[in-house]
Amino acid sequence: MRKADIVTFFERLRAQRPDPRGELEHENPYQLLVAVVLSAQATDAGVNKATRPLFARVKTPEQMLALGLEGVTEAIKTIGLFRNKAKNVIELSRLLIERHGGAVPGDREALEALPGVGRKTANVVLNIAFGVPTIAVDTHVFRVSNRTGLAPGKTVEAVEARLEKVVPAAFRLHAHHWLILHGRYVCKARKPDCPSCIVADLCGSTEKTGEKTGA
DNA sequence: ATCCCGAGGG
DNA sequence: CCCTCTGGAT
Repeated sequence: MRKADIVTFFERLRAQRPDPRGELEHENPYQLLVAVVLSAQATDAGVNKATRPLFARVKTPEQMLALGLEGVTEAIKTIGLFRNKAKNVIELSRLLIERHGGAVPGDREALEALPGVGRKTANVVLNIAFGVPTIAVDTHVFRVSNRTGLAPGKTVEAVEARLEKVVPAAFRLHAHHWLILHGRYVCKARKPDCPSCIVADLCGSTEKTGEKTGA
């Protein structure tokens, strides 16, 4: 995608959502971290359904440890990969207390040293909780970046590096949310809603007999 | 490359 | 039924 089109692309998404936010419910950075860990290969709606009652009681790592592995497992049983995630949440909580006084660290190295936290999760926490202009590449961002031609790449690492290059600084802080929300509601994996897409004229898959119409 | 793994949509 | 969902660890 050309530079001028990239600017137009984000200007339109910004006009549509001036202050985009993630949809994972949380009251503090710790709950955010847990919610993002739980969101791996799961929908936000599904995560929220489980964390709503959980977070009503648990707001700190100490309270999570008090609940215990059994309690956490039971609480998140409706989310995919729940056994691994429950273990990670308990161990991650223990490490936050041991290494960071119970607080969520604001640097990538410390975040990625926690179980269940990889580059994508660290980028989301850094962006939302600490205002760092990271662009986390999840399934939506990866798909939208490739399909539109905004930042093509075969791996999430390649796409993230490409986004860092092509996304103007003015859009970087919110680029992640604009892309993910666009991907979730319009540029969907199965049946992209191109007729209602406000950047369809800039999209690489629209003009070339792409995956839009299939024609 | 493979495993983990439930809910929702089509 | 199959695919997708804000991936990470082995």
